[in-house]
Amino acid sequence: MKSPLAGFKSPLPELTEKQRQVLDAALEVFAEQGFSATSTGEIAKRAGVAAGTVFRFYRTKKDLLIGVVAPLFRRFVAPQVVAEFGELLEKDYSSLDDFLRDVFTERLEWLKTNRTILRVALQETPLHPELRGMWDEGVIGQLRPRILEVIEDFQARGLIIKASPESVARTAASVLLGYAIQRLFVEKDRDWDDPTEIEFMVGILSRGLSPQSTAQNTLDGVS
Amino acid sequence: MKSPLAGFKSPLPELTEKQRQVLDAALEVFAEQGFSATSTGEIAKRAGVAAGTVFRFYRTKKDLLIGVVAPLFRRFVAPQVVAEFGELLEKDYSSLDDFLRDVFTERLEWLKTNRTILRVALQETPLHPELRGMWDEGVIGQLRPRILEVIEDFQARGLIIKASPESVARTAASVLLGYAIQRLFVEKDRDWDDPTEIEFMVGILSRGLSPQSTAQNTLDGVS
Amino acid sequence: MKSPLAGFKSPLPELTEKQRQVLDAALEVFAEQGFSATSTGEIAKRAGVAAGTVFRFYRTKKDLLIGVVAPLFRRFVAPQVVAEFGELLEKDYSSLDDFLRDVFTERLEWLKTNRTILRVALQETPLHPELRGMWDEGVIGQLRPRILEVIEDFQARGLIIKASPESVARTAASVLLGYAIQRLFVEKDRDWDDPTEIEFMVGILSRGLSPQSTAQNTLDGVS
Amino acid sequence: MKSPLAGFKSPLPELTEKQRQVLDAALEVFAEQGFSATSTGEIAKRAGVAAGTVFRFYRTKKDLLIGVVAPLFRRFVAPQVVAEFGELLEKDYSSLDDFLRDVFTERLEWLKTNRTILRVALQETPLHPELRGMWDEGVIGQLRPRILEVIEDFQARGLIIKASPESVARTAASVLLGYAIQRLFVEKDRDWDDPTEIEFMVGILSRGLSPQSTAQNTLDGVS
DNA sequence: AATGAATGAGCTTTCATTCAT
DNA sequence: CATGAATGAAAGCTCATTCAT
Repeated sequence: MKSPLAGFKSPLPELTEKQRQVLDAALEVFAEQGFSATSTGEIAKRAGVAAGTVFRFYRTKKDLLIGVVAPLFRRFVAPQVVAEFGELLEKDYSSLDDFLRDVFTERLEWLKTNRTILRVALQETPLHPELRGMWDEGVIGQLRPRILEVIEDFQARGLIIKASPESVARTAASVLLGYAIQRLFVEKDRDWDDPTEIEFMVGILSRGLSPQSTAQNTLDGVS
Repeated sequence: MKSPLAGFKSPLPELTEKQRQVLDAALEVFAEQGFSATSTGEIAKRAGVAAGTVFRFYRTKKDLLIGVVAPLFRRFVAPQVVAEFGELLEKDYSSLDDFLRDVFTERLEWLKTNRTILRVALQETPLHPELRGMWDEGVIGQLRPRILEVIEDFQARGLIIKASPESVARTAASVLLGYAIQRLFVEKDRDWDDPTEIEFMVGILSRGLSPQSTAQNTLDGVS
Repeated sequence: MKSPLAGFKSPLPELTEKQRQVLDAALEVFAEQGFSATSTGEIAKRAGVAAGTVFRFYRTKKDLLIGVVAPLFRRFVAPQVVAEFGELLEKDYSSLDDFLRDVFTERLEWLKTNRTILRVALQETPLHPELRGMWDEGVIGQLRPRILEVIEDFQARGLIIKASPESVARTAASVLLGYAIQRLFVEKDRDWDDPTEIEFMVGILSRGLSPQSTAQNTLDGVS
Repeated sequence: MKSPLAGFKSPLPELTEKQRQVLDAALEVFAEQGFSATSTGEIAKRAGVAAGTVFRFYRTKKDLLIGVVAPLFRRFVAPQVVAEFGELLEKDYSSLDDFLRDVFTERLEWLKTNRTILRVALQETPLHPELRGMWDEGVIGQLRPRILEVIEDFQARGLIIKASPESVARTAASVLLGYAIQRLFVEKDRDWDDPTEIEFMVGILSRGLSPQSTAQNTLDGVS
């Protein structure tokens, strides 16, 4: 059996007009109702094609799920994303604050853009081992090493406390994702002030991760 | 129509032996395959009862979902949980550190205990408005006010920066939940060192939220 | 297999209190929803007994149908009914009018009394061969000969035209039943004037069946 | 909700081959076993189609019942039927005899042709309010007024006694239907002599309804 | 006798998938 | 290529019937 990820990094295949429609419709309905509760008939209807047409492009319903979710990972490790990270690294940030602010701002935009695919991916991954593979190869395999590298670099430069880089990464990611999920899914209709919230999160993390602050706190405790 | 939460705070109904079996089997399979992809037939088989028996207790499959998820919320706002929070409040913590450590340690245990129901609840809530109501009444309605109260109390005592209590709560919750999800679902087989991780998270948050640290950081920025 | 009629002419069996309740409930629901669309569970509920109790008295649902319908035929050929007919015969009516008026009046009362059972019997007979047998033995076998006898007697006395007694019987029965069905089932809420309607029907039939009238009509045709 | 009759007078919809087969099979089995006791599976089998195919044409089993019964009413008030009645009226019958003979002869043919649908309609109407509506609109609403008109015309011309036109109509209809039911359903295998039976029924009714005959009878009674 | 929990066959209906057009 | 009619397996659910209590 082919890995579900085989070729997902390859340039986007030429999608016909109808294929696009089917994919968009599928994404939409999967997000609303979940993969399993969605009928291919409804996808066809929303896509404005015949029931049989869906199966020209995607041999099974599950193929459709993969076809829908794969772009998330394609874009996640796409050249420009990697490039962005590279830039951030090269910018040679002297302050954690600035670095986190830039990363969070930019990643939040990315999450907004990909919110629907993200939703489907998050919802369906626990239920479909095929999708697990995408995270493994796409995110864990490609992005994680870079992120850890950055963290270790910051640590080497004395800008971040010497803790497990993984825990650092997870904590920062949790803070951003926690905000993003509430902001985009749970209470999407509220009037959010992204810059302020980002500033708050960045503040917490930069102070929390800063070594000086640790010393300060320690001193505080002693005095 | 009755609210799906109607009466969910009432004492646990007397469950017959068979009813328990059905509920347990349902919880298990829902967690594995998701609600929609689970057949009542499989639930029956795993529960060791006849197909029709399932419907004696739960008139529809959806009732079964509610029956499975409701205990999470029942327990979440159960007397002892509320009491615990009350105790924490009354302990009159003089340090944020100690407070967070106690809360995180204890909540992590709770999440471990309820991991399966939690998983189903998290997975199915976006797809079933009925479940949304449970969060609203159980968590949003009962627990949130208490948490905000605690935060405001800490703020009044000068132990926490003066930021939106909601953002504070969300950030702390995100950090813990982020860890819990990775720990319990994503990489559950890894060898986790909870105390160390908790210490790390508590450190980040307590420094990040502490007002002194803020001053320090500000000075740093100036110098 | 026992004939469904076996023993139906025997004196009414001793019915326990609960058995009565079950029978009454069954009759009621069969009339409303039809035999096949009725669940034994609903019968039990309406009868105020447990589901299993129904089957103490009637081994199968079909037995219940027979138990419900049989009384119609038991009563139809019951001693007093036969006696009534006997009386009518002995009264030695000299006019067809009087005879029909008495019969129709009395039979209409009977139909009113037995309307619910009648309804079930009419509705279910075409669908259950077992019930056909009841008509055969009860009505066709016992009542029909008597009725034909009466008609032949009237013919012998020159009070009725010499036509097939069966056609005479059918026509008279149709007229009464047609009225009864409209009156009791189709438009049961209308304000009916039974005596007037009976008078009308009797008028039509007695003139239509009278030999003089035939002569008259014939003469009319000639003149 | 749409009236079950909405559009039933419109030209017969184009039925596909398979749709015809399903409808025919359904009619057949409904007539034999009744709607409720019939399984869609059996309909499919008799129609020679797959179980699912039935539901392509008729979304629910009940839709199938309506689809089966509706043609009765469509034909009942179809142009040619109304036209026939119109013709009968215009023929300007001078004798009740001739009129009734024509009507009965022709209506009996109609009943023979539609016997199966008629059976289903008669059997199921008491159990399904939707069907009641068909009688109301189709028969009660369209045909009844015409019939009463005809009777009143005959009364105005002195050919029928002055009684309630409705009772007259009901009595005549009962006589014909009583014969038809016995002839077509109860004892359908007997060797029937329709012309003779019609002559008998027409005789009874025309004498019974004729005003002269009334006078005659009254005189008889007096003398 | 009476109960009602339990059964499992059978029902109506949906839906992924195929294929002749 | 695209269609949509047709399929039939499988789903959720009902219900007549049994039987331990």
